[in-house]
Amino acid sequence: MQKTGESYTTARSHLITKQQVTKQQARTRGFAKLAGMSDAALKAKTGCAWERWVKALDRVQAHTWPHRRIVEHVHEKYKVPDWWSQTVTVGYERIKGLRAIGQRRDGGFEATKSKTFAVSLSRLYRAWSQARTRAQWLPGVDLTIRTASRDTSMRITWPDKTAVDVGFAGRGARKSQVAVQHRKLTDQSSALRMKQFWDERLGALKEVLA
DNA sequence: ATAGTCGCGCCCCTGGACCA
DNA sequence: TGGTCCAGGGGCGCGACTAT
Repeated sequence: MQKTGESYTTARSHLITKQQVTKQQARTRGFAKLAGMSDAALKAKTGCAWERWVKALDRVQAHTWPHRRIVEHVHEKYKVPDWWSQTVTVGYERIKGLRAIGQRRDGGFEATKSKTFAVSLSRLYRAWSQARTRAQWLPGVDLTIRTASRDTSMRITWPDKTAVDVGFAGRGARKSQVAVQHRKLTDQSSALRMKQFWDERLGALKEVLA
């Protein structure tokens, strides 16, 4: 420590303050991590960071309320815009352990994965829609395509009766992106497993398209 | 910057309940 | 029996952030 001329007591008090701040920051960072949304972004859009939201919602025992009611409360009492009311509510539910990442309001889980490929949108779409091409990167899966909208989306029933929603989007003339949402999964571990599965399969698709 | 992640809102469809 | 209403669930796509 540099000699600054300040008294030991003053220096010590700074140290304590610093420790307290650090401790608080750590907790706040914990909240942000749990909620999946940074304090900075939240504060900029809602006026408060997680610490204050948790306090405010705990005060009215919002953790005993259904999701919808919390959203309405945040929206009406604090005049927070719709989307942000959802973000605050979902984050609060996660912080309170009422909901895990990937878990939906209905209790089911979902796994999401997306990837961008250096091919045209129609070529990417065909790699999914044509069974023969699909078998090259997604072999041995006896799936059912429920609905398909060319170059836009595809709804699939997986062999185990879970649901896979696929969205296609162009990213400029030579690039395209696919976004996979695997829904109706029963628990977090199967959600993690399918996330890993899709990561591998989309990797294989990239090889096929290369 | 760009890619990837996450989860909700809206709207439509379907099936069951109720009524004429 | 046929028509209508209603609730619940699924289809679809978007908005906004985080990660790289």
